[in-house]
Amino acid sequence: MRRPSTSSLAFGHGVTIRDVARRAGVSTATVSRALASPERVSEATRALVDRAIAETGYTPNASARNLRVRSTRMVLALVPGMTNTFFTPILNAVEDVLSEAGYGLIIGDTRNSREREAHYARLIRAGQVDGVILLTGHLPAENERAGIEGLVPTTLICIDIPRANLPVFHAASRSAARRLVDYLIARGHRRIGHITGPKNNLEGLERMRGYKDALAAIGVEVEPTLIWPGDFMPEGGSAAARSFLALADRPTAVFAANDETAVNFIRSLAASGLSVPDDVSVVGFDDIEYLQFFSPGLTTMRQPRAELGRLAAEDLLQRMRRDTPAPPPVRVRLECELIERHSVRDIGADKGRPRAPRRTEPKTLPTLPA
Amino acid sequence: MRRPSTSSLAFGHGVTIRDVARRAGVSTATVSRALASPERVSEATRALVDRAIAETGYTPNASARNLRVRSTRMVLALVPGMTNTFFTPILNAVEDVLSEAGYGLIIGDTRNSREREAHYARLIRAGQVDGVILLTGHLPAENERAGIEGLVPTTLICIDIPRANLPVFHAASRSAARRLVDYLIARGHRRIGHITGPKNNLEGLERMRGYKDALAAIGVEVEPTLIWPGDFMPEGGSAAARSFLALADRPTAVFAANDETAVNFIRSLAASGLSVPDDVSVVGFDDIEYLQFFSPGLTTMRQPRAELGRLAAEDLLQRMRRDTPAPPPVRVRLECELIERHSVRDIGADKGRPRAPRRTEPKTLPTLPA
DNA sequence: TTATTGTCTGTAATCGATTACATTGACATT
DNA sequence: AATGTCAATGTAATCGATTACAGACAATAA
Repeated sequence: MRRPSTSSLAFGHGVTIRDVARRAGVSTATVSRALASPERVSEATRALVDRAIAETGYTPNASARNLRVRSTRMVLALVPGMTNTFFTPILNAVEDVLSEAGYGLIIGDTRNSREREAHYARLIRAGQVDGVILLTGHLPAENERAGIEGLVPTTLICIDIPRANLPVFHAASRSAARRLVDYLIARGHRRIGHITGPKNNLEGLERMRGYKDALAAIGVEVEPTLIWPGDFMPEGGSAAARSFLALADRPTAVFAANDETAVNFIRSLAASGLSVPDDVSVVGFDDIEYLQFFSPGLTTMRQPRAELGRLAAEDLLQRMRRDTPAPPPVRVRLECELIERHSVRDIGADKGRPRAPRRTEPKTLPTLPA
Repeated sequence: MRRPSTSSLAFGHGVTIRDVARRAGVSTATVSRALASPERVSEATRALVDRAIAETGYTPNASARNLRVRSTRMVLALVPGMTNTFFTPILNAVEDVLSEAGYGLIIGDTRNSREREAHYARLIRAGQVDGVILLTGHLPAENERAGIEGLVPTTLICIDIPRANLPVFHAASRSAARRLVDYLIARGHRRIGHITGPKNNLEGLERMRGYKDALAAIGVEVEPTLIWPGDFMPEGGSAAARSFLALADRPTAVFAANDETAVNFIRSLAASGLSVPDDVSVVGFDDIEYLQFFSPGLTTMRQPRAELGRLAAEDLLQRMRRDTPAPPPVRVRLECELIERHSVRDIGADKGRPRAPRRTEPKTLPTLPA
């Protein structure tokens, strides 16, 4: 079949390297070289080619190029859900670094659906991306079987995955959780509850360890009835609130494994007439963005999310290079910052008995950005 | 060059259709057919091929396939920023529809950067996607020159673009804004301010028209000093608050072109000791998610975002079909829903002068008259 | 002069799939 | 027996780029 004349086509559409070559009176090899390494082409020829490209509006076909060079200059980031803005600063940082290096970022929102995960796994196996960044807490379903390691460079951010020998960039969850609970203890709390993360989530487990560390340090026994299973989602907070309310001897403070959970815990309590921090103190983890709209201001641990994203992306770039052997997987662990707001009450030395209602913190809106 | 043995490679990696064909003792054409249209292959052969595929972990190379069939089954959605959760429900709906039809969605976050836009424009021109969904309010820089129409099916959601003859799915912004301002008028407000959207944003302009319509209907002159330029971003709200505070004769109510602006307007006022709705009434537009954490509850217009996303995606699927000619661009305009919360005060018939007895507890939610 | 070097360019193989067309053989029809 | 039909499969062209290799030519060295 003869190639159709390009004259009837939209500018820049359907134009191939052969059309440009013909127009410039050179071979396709020369056109390709003029684009990829201009210094290897004489100045006169380059001008000819440039003109032909400008006249035709030629853009190289990506599929053809990808096929030939066996690389797409694309990275896939798998996130469990974009409804949660927790991931946005990470992804922005990742995108900054990658695009600087000429890579594109595909955000794959799995929404915790196996089906969608399988879709993205296929994308990976089909060679559509040169690298993968996981923020999901587990390997995509289809790759679990096949073993993702060695397939394509893969990096974990803000989440460790058991058994996977992959580079990971995350927060020092255990020590941060420890500091957070220490903070509660310093304000007189002894009976402290905990809403956990998802069962298999290592970061959540580390946060629970930090919680136990802090209690152990002051010789307080861990009470299983004060540990409520959560899932990093709002629902976990409501469920925990029900457990909390059912308790005869309630804790004076609660450490939620993340902010989303903490916020919904507080809202559920509010619906039952309990207020924070007057009736219970609550701390969260992550310092997500929309907390600024939430009242009372939640005391929490800020993860250096942008920094983690940046470092992980830079590391991934190293691993995607084909001219150098990939370095062994690194494990980067950054410290968190305690953000003190108004969700914790200082109950002094009376070992956790709620006092007569007294306001220790002004319930004003948190400070505005300049 | 001889093809290297696959034995040393990771399972499923580097396996081509030829490897499968060889193993199954058939031709590559048969393998391809067994995958694409199993009914065209005998049962025995199909079993052979299936087994070879299972044993090798073969996944067809996407670049090769895309090159041959001139299609990628990918759609690009361009958004100005994922920090704003406004887009999330739209994108989720779009993704639902597309993935159901076997298409993938690439979310391109331009963050209002020309450079990033150019990057995505190149993606389009390079044939990396079969369709485009724009939520950015303007065409990507590089396509502006080249003329995006006809290049690849493109659909607009929640935003009309001047001069572009493209299908658009958006809210009935003008009539919705009209109803919103009518709502203020019904509660006694006559002197009403407006924070606009970005200058070139048609939806913003429509909202301003609706605002003017409502004022005209009651014979109130539009006062230019009560119209403050905004940008749909939080900054616009703070700036408007400064203008508002500088005013000698302040309006009793303000209509912000979107919620992000409204929220920051309210926060800025709060920082100066003014409270909503006691000192000013405020309404927004969009009903974004995190409003649920904001106090006071913002009265606003809910756009049917998921519905718009769904319809747009379904329309785009039609346009991407190659077996049927593309229908002419449609313009779908859906009604909005007034969400009544607690940011508007009924000031009765006294034509907009603040009442003397003022609420002293700013935290309490005001009760609205039915 | 001849050999050598280096620059520029073209020819053709290649990447891994899909698919138009050709071939084969089994079976039915005449 | 001759012919036609149909299902199943194979052969080879094709998609649009990149790049190994080779050739042409000019400049330089011997």
